[in-house]
Amino acid sequence: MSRPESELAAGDHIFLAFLLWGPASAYDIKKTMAVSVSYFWSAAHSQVYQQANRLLRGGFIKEKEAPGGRRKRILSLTPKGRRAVTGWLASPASFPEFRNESLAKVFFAAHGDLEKIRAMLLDQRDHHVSQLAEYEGIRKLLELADNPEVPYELMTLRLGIAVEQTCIAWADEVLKDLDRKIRSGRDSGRERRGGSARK
Amino acid sequence: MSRPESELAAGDHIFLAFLLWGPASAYDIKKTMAVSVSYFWSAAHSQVYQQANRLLRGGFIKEKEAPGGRRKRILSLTPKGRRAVTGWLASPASFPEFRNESLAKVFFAAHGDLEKIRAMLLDQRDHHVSQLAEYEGIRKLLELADNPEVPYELMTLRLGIAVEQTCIAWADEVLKDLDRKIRSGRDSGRERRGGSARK
DNA sequence: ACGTTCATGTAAAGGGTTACATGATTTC
DNA sequence: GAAATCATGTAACCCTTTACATGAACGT
Repeated sequence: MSRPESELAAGDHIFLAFLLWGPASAYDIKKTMAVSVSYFWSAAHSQVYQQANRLLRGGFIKEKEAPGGRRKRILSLTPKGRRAVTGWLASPASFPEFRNESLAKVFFAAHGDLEKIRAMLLDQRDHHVSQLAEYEGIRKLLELADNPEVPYELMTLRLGIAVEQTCIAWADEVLKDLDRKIRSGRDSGRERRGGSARK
Repeated sequence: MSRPESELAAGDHIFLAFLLWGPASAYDIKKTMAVSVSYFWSAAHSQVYQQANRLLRGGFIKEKEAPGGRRKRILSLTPKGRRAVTGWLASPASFPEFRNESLAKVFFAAHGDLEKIRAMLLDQRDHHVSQLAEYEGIRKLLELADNPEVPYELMTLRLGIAVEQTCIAWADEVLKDLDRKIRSGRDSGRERRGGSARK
């Protein structure tokens, strides 16, 4: 799980970090997140507004109404906010947690319908393929950009891509295994109930 | 994010699924989770008790006091609970989300102290190495067991292992890159501030 | 002009974590 | 028999998600 904790959650620090790039509205941040860090962080659109309020209350950011008909609050870092980001960047990180519901279903597959599990996995595989394509697209864009941060962004992207590839390869392997089991199960008549003793 | 939703969260379904193996106390489930699905699911110890209460209220499980001095509530599936697990196993899964704070720090590394980032990454690498060792240990145990579920458990474990390996390889690569940057930064005097225009 | 997307939020509910507590077993 | 750890919980807090809303800009 987590370990450090200054007083702000990781998501809030990331929110603040985006303001290192310059002032932006909550909506801007949400949009930027979606195309830049989606492979390792995400937030519901409603959340960025709540984060903005929280961080405003805490004095980490300040706001300024933007001119124009459209109501738009431009957020920027206060000195306190900037210190918070810097401190965060210099401290250890919590360890990643993997939450993977599909793995849980495979784990308990002996108690379920293998064909359904197979369908679910195929769905997951499709998702990983499209994620991979998206990340490759981001990579193309990044490689064209000229900016001192790009090398770091590419580094993180490399992991995103590698993980997707790992997941796809894994899914293919498991899919093959499942097919074999399904076929052999069909050959030998209806499947057996698998409720043997454990532990 | 998520998609299905029967009315129970994924974690609750997983809780129920463990009861497919037979009656157990909340504590048993927590312990079992730690040595079997920790690489794709985890829960604070306090949570399993809350889940137990929730599922009890919902009629998915029933409890029975165990004999003996120690108070111990043995939980087991009700027909409704069993239906819930079965339905869950037969439905699509939500897509995995990766939450990785350390990647965020690398992403914004241009605004931080590279040596600190490097230290953080080393820490993360260590963690992945020890996770990997743990999973290999679980694999050894599983390979000795004789149980129709083992093949499925091994399948999921394979992904856990592959992901850790991917993370370690990635960390090594990035560590090398960072070292190079740190060294070249030192050679050419103090580092430059990286605040160039973006977008 | 009208529908759609953009942009902006609020409210409620809930899962999950941290912190707090405590009796029973085991260990030395 | 004291200490450690096992086993079992409760309470509070809060991040996060879902659902609900709404006005402005834009395309056609």
